[in-house]
Amino acid sequence: MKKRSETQQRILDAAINLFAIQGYHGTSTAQIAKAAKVAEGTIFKYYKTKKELLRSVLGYIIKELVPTIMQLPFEEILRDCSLDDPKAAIKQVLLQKVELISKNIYCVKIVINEIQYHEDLKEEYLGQLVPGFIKLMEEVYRTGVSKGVFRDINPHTAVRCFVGSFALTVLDKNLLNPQLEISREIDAILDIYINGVIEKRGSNG
Amino acid sequence: MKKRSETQQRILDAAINLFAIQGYHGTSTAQIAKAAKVAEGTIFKYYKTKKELLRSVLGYIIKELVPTIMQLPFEEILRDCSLDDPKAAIKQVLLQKVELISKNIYCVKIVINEIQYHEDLKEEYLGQLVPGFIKLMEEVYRTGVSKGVFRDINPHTAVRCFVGSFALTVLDKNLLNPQLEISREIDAILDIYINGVIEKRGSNG
Amino acid sequence: MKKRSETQQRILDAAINLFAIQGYHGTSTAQIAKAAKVAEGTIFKYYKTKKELLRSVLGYIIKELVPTIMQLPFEEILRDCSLDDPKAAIKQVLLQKVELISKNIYCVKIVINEIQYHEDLKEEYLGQLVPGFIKLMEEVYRTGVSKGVFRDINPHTAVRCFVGSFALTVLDKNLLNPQLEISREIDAILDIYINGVIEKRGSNG
Amino acid sequence: MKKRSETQQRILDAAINLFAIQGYHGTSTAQIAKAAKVAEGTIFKYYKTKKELLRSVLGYIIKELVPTIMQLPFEEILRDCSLDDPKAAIKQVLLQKVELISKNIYCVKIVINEIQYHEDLKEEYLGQLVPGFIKLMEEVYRTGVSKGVFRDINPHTAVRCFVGSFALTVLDKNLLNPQLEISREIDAILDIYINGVIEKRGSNG
DNA sequence: TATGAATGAGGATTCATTCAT
DNA sequence: CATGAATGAATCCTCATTCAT
Repeated sequence: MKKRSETQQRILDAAINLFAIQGYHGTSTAQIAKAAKVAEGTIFKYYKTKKELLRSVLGYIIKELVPTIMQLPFEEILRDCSLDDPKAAIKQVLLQKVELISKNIYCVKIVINEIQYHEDLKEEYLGQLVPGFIKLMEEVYRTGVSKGVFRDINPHTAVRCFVGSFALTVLDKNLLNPQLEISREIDAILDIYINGVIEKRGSNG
Repeated sequence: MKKRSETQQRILDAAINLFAIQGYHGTSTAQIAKAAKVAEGTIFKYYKTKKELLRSVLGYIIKELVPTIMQLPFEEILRDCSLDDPKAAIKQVLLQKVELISKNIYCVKIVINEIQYHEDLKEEYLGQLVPGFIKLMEEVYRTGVSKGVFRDINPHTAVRCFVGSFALTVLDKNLLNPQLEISREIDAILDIYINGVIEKRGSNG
Repeated sequence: MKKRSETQQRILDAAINLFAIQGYHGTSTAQIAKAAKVAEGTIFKYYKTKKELLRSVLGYIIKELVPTIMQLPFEEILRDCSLDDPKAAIKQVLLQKVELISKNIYCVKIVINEIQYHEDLKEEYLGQLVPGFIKLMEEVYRTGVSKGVFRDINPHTAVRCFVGSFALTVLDKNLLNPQLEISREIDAILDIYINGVIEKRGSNG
Repeated sequence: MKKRSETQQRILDAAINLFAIQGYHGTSTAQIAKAAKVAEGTIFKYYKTKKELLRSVLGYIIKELVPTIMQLPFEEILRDCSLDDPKAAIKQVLLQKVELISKNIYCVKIVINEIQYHEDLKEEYLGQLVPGFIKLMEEVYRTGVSKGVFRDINPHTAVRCFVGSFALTVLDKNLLNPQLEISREIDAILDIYINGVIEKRGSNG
């Protein structure tokens, strides 16, 4: 675990900011150097090529951020799923994730926008992570099913369904409607996800 | 209504393919020329600058494609919402949309990936379309509510929730799991959206 | 003497206007075509290359204009030089020349500006004309000397001296001070040229 | 007062030479790079565009050269104008100017040839200089008049008359007849300017 | 004869990368 | 270690010229 020098970190931060706003191809190394307050040559002392700088940015994000976002306290949820109302626990987790994503929205943008143009990086950095995350979520759902809490729906579909709702909510807040009150929104999408939108005469809460 | 010459259409098609795969900045005009089987100079006879070519690509997509995707037969849905089970009608609409999106997945990629780096194009091309689409969907939901079919949830949230599930499903099929049977998936996400995932003793649709 | 078609003449006129204002290198054949209201290809039916068009422009100017400017009625001046005061005759000639130059100031600009960058054209078109003109003028001066009217100064110097004063006067009027009253100016420069600027006690006015 | 690096100076010199010989539009940045023995990209490190290089060339010429040419020791002439024969002093000044112009004939060509195609540069660089120079010369003449040395002729005309003769003499030597002995020519044109060409019985200077 | 779509060589400009200091 | 001047390949774009109609 080689330490990043302060200079190196400045370069990385500058690259993240600029890649997020202008895209990788739309950002010149000169701009990065200026933003990082180093000479152009200095960048290439640490990163042999611009592409390797992107690689490092993605590696940095994916090694330090994605695990934090994805793996947090799922064990605890699994435990809490035994409760009649698992919503409170799940909400807590989601709120943490929203905060993490919002704080690192630039990193999220980079991963989403750049990884698709770089097959090599896609394999290198997302090869296991995404499938792993999906597996984990499916496992959570399966547990809920086996405990009689969730209906017996294809876990892949069920998970994707919720992740879609959640992801679009986060994007909505971060890109279009910053005034959204995320806590209330999470309550709502959990409610919809769990109970559905149909009006029923009688049961439910 | 000026007709596009065959040459111009070839250039447009080549640009769409390459922009989708490599991104705007990652694609050179030389590549486009080669793919379109024209001389590089020919591109600039029709499009003064590369940026204007992007503008035209987006204009082409958004004027010819997005309305088709977004406006289809919502009136019919509104009518059919009076039925106890509106699922069949909605499913039909969604299937059409999936097909349209799948056929034009390149165009969708371009809109999503490029428009964020070009503030001018964002305003020019998406200014009314997206808000208009959202308004329309919310209206559909509101109608469902007023007819006593849907629960009284904030329409913006309710719509976003479903659109998120649907969008991620389409991405899943188009980018990760092409073997997904979309008809079955739509049944499933509609079921979840309408009835929720919770296991209930007694009723269920 | 092949006749120029009306189309050809329009091209020539457009080229003269544009070359004068923007220079040869600063003018594109597309601009010329547009100004002449012909298709781009049409230009090349008449002139194999753009350079040949310049050649034709210069040829047109020099064959039709320069002789008119330079050769007019020098014989008459030679005759009139026998008069005690040759100023009236000379002034008449100069006024005609000023008018010719003013009317064709664009042509004059082209000759001055372009011929220096094209050694071949310089030889082709100015090879004999300018020396011939100088010879002629010197002859006029020499005649004046032999008749005892002019002082015995090197004719080359004497001629150049007057041509310089005259030329700068024409430029002054055409480029900087259009309000100059040319008739009065010619009187003045002839007076200076003939009598000098020095204040003398006694003779002359 | 930022110093020009040696590289920058080489670029400037190369540009001056080539612009003078081939004109601005007739010179490619590749040619300039080759002549300056730098890479083409280097030019654009110092000058953002080719046009800005021209601007710098003109600025360099006009700030460093034109004042030297125009302002030299007019005060002394004004003083010496009190002499009966101011010719010696004036001649000295003119000789200096001829030398300056001859040494920098390329710069003079550029100013004359390029400034007419660039309205912005015209205003920027010649706005005050030329009118200022003219004013100054007229003042000199006026002084001569008030001292009873020169005849009372419109100073603008009188000055332009001499400048025309002088300028054409310099052009003659530099462009057509390099063998001209400039000292003798200046004597001659001063003589003509002061005394006129007419043959008089009696006096003469 | 006249057109104007198409060409492609050449021009201006950018930018990742190198290297002497 | 850090710099920033210098590089030159690659890019966007222009324009004289050709040719099928």
